[in-house]
Amino acid sequence: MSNATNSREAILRTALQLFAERGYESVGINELTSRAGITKPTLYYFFENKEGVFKAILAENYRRFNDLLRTVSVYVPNREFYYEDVYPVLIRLVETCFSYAKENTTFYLMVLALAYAPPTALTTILTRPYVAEQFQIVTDLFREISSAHLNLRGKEAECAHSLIATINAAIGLWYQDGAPLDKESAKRIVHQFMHGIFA
Amino acid sequence: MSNATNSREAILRTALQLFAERGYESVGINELTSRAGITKPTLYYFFENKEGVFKAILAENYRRFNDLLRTVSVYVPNREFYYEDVYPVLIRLVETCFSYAKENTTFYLMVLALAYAPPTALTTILTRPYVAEQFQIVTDLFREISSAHLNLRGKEAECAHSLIATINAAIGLWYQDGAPLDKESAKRIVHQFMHGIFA
DNA sequence: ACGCTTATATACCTACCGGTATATAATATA
DNA sequence: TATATTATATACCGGTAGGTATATAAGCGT
Repeated sequence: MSNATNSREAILRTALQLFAERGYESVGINELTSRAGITKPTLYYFFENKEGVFKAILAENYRRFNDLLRTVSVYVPNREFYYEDVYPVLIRLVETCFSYAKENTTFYLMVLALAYAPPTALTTILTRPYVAEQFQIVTDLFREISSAHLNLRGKEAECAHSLIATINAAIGLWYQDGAPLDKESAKRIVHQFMHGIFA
Repeated sequence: MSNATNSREAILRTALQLFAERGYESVGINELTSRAGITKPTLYYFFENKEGVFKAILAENYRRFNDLLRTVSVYVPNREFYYEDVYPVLIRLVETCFSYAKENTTFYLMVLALAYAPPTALTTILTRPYVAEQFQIVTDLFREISSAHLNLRGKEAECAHSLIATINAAIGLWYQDGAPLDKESAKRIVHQFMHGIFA
């Protein structure tokens, strides 16, 4: 009984790495356990099965991510400025995603893959609640915004989907060709987004 | 010997459907053949193996798509208008992608998944050349454009990546929440893209 | 020191996976 | 009508996938 949580975390870390690199289905339990430096029964001691490992990865990572998004998605209206009061929240939101992606590269690589994954794949189904939660957070934000900017009424969901898609596209470009993911680019994205929405 | 090409095409059609719905790895040869209404040896008569079926799907569909993109990616400079001469090509390009996605829903669903798929997954590696070709087509277009619009010099690849990502994001939104995919939205996307590039 | 719980290993099982050896039915060709 | 070619089916194989029965080692409370 060398070390309990170490094994569990070695499994999660290794599984995340492999799943993100090659996809859930391509990774076998045997490879997973041997790469994590443990044996199969150890994995089945901590998790119900392969699917359970995946679920745990989603739960732990998405929970942190979505909590973070919730805390930054607070809109403070300011009637003295036209729609300029919308910028701070959105920029903060985008930046939060950016820095989360940078700090959790492997997980976010998987997030991107899952965002466009086949609709009835097991992984997609398991991910759906977390994506829905995230969508909910951003939609709620736009609902707050639309109560001050009436021209957005009824477009909240559309805005949310579109903004999330734009953010993920930017992060995808960062992965693939090292496009910058800083405050500058966050501002540009929001600026462009606002231009598309309010114009 | 009922019908030769029918079997081959039944395999390709069924495989595309299943791969797009649940992903390459989740679909077994047994399911594929039985769903296509044939038996295994018939599949192995027409294709080398499962990977061969996937390759054939990519080859046939991407060839048509990329050929189409090549034919519409022709920039005709017009010095009398500032950057307005860029709009026609880009709008045509976006519209072409849109209508291709609509007419080949299943294939494009797979395209989206593959665009963000795990980097070292087999399917990703097999898809890479076609994606690269597509990127090349659009980059070449921006190279033509940049010879008239010097402020784009050196940004051709960036523009290509960004435009493709934007197009795919729009098509993804169409799949997920039925966002429109018409001439109107193509214009808006290009307008927004240009705003981001030239601003 | 003794047993209880926690954690890990060896060895194994079953089911299914991708793939094939072999036979044969249908058509085209001579 | 005989023969080659094209296309399809039955039955099977080796390997590996996910998963487990069983044993045991380490720490902990008493």
